[in-house]
Amino acid sequence: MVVKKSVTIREVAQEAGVSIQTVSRVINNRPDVAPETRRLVQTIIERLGYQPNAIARSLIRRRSHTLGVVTTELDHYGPMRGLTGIEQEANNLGYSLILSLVHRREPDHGEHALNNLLAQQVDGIIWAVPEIGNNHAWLWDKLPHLSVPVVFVGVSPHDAPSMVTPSRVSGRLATEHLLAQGYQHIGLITGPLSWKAARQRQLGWQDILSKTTPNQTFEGDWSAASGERGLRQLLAQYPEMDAVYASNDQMALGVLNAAHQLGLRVPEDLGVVGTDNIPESAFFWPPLTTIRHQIAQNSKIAVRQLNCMIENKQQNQDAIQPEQVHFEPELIIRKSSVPS
Amino acid sequence: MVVKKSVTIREVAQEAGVSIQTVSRVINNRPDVAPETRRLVQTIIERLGYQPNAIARSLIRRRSHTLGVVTTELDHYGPMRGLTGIEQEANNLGYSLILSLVHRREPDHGEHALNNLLAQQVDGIIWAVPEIGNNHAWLWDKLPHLSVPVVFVGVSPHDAPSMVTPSRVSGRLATEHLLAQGYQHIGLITGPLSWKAARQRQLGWQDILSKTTPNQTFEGDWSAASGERGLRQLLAQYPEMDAVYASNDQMALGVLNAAHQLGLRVPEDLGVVGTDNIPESAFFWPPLTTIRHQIAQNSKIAVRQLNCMIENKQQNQDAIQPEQVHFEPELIIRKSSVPS
DNA sequence: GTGAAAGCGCTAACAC
DNA sequence: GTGTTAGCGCTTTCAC
Repeated sequence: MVVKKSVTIREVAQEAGVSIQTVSRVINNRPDVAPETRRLVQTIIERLGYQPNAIARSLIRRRSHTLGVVTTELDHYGPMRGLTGIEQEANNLGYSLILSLVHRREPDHGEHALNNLLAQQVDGIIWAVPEIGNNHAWLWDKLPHLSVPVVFVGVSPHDAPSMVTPSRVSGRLATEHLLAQGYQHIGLITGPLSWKAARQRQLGWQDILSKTTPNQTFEGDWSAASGERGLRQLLAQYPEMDAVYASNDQMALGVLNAAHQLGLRVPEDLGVVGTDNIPESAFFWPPLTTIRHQIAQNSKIAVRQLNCMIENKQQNQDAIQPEQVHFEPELIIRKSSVPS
Repeated sequence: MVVKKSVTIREVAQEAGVSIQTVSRVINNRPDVAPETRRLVQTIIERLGYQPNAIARSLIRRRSHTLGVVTTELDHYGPMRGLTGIEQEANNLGYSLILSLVHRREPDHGEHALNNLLAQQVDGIIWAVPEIGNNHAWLWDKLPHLSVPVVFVGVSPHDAPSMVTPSRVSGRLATEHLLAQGYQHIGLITGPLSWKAARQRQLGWQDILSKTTPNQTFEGDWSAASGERGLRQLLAQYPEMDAVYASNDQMALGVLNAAHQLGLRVPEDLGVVGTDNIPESAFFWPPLTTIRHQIAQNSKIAVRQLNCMIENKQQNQDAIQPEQVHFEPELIIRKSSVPS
């Protein structure tokens, strides 16, 4: 394979017998070019397969038309849907996406990722890293000094725009629903309690139940395997339990699986509600009642918001007031929580 | 919010009372700087929060340390795992990732994506778009003229490096296994037959069964809903069927669901094998026998390969011979295909 | 309408 | 060791 040099504006100009600027005007669709000249230049561009170097452009224009996205493990449904939504909307608005996945294992990878994005001169950043332990403390300090706008998804910053579906409300919805269906002893399988979202769902569950005791709760790790363990342990420590609310659909699946193994009928002997509404959940056996969070939608709106902030900044207008948008979670009722 | 100007190397130099060059040497860890000077400069850098502009660097170095990734809908398990693997390895090797998702709806979005990545001066491209219909024809034409190396994942180009797990082998594995378990009439639920992977799995299934007829096949769309429809229709048109091989785990889930509705016992009345080994499949009821494709692993190797090609090209060495690496799919046996 | 000159932020090549 | 000069590929004044 021969190493190809890519064509530059200079070569096009030379070939066309015009100046570099004229070519520049053509590729930027400026009006002040004679029609013939324009056509000539376009032909040459076509022939040489010339493409303007976006990097050189960014350098001089101070605008890269690039957004940074920071999120986590895509095998969680939320981040995956979020990324999909972000990509779509970014693409619509003409942005490229630079992707950083920060993994829970590596502690200050987030800071790394941020610096990297800044170095790449992104025009803005979508931050969608789940709040775990104190993993955002550094960011709240740094945020006011950043040179580019940031919009958060599923994270509640102190003073920055964010799109959030409040998990606490989800917890309430699920629990209310189970009570309404006649279940009386509602166990909870949480995500890792270091995750803020997991704690919020727990709070929502507590909000509805007048009093709760520790033996009604099992701390899972989002995996189906932990859901399975969770049901077994909850049944042992809280025998009167007749329903379970799981903090995600995978764990709910583990519960269904364990229930089958134990010969418990769902929903007759045990009501089950999950969270996330992964597409598979409608086909579990029985189909799973769950909570939808519309994350792709949130994320699209986040990108639009970010775009506004970028445009405003470009025109040196006053910055937009940080806005925290809350989305309503939605209960999706299926068989697993409806005893005929 | 004040619009912040980002700090440039010039300001650092001025502040430190040295030349721009010296600062450049410091940030690039060049040896030929006096220790004190270095320390001084580093202090200033720290204080001003200076970060080198990666864009300016790329421009002059002709190296962006950026890879382009083109893939599809992340709600398919394969692309999602692939992207995860790519991100990890790219990160390891010090690359940023520019992500493009091409959706089936928009026909020549792929070409768009490619041009965009080239404009962004990526150092190389990982191409992981499923082959659907003739959607790659244009690319095979264009490929030899590209200025950057491309490695394919799950795609078989005519003459370029690629990492593939041959779907035909998967089809064989699944079918052989079902026969070995004593099933005799094996139906097939395919993905959309415009997808090459779907056709390959079908071919593998045909390889094992000496003769097959159209009524043994149902063309699904990868969704669980289509798996459900598939089982119902297959039972109608092929009543003696006692096992189903589904081209992905979601459709297999739909089959399990339909089987429950119809009062068919799995695996006693009906054997079921899926494909992909999504994490949930181990917790379906019954747990699903399936085929693992190790896509994250393939993708990492693809990135390493791409990195080699980039390094080689940088040093003007001869290009590496295009290598097509094949990975063995692996049968994961669970309850759904093992009648006691 | 078109071109010449300057410069975005940085590095490479060469002086000293 | 350090500074000077040139220039990556492009856009932006400002002449003509």
